[in-house]
Amino acid sequence: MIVVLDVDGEVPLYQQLRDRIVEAIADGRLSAGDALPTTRQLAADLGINMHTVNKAYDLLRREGLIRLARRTGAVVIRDASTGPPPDEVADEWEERARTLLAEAVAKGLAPADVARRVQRVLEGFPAGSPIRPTA
Amino acid sequence: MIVVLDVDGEVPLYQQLRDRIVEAIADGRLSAGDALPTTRQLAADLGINMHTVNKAYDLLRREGLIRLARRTGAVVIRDASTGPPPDEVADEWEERARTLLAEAVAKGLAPADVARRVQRVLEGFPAGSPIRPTA
DNA sequence: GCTTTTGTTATAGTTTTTCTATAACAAACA
DNA sequence: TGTTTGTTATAGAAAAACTATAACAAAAGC
Repeated sequence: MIVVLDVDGEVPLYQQLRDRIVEAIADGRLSAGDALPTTRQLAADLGINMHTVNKAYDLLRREGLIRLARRTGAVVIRDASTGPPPDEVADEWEERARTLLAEAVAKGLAPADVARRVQRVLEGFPAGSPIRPTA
Repeated sequence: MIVVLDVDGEVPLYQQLRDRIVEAIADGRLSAGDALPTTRQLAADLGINMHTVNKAYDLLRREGLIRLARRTGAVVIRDASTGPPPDEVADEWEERARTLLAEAVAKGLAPADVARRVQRVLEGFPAGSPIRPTA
């Protein structure tokens, strides 16, 4: 998996890394059971510090997306096929989504256009097709 | 307009304030031409520093949502009825939306459920109803 | 004109966050 | 046994966040 970080961007490096991995899980490039590079390996590949990678992994762990094994490295434990999250998680997500959707509407994007764009992005995620092995 | 800020939250105060104002514009509580409190007044009301309010206003100004008049205070210049933004703005928004949508899918929310939730939020914005005065 | 209000800008200080650098330890594997 | 890895600790530098004061010019009301 190739990850590109914007060192000069406003978004913290660990947040960017977390976002890229989340996107990789969403679009199927990473599935439950897949292993991620070790923190030292990924840090070396990206040219950043080990603790920055560690912080990104820790975020993903607290979100319930990965598990940090001793020697195996990080392992994906939850993906689009793992089943729905608790209502609490979904509701908290919706609250954050509300702010982003409000921005689009406030800037003049018609709600129908917003919905169209959202739909198009969602169709890019393989979870949209119901044909998936249960394993 | 009543604004509540979470002082102990992880989101910066100026960002929270900016978000609440964007939401107020999106759901019609603020319209083009409406005046916002002066920075000093709002800072006093919220019990925060003037510069923190100033930073929020500056964000909104750079987003093209408000205008900062000398004595009139801040004025809303763009809302849901002002017309669509440039494609560039819409595309940049979609890129950020992609990350948030990926998170929902990665955590197991079915794309159909995500679309449903988005639809429901959008319907809460009055721009959804096409019957609006052109003024 | 004069006064007051307001946005703007500047300086400065504290706290928190971000990122890096080193190091040590225990668990896990070959 | 020896090596790798996650984990934890400490420490430092840089940037961000927030506050506090102050001064200035533009704009409005008097």
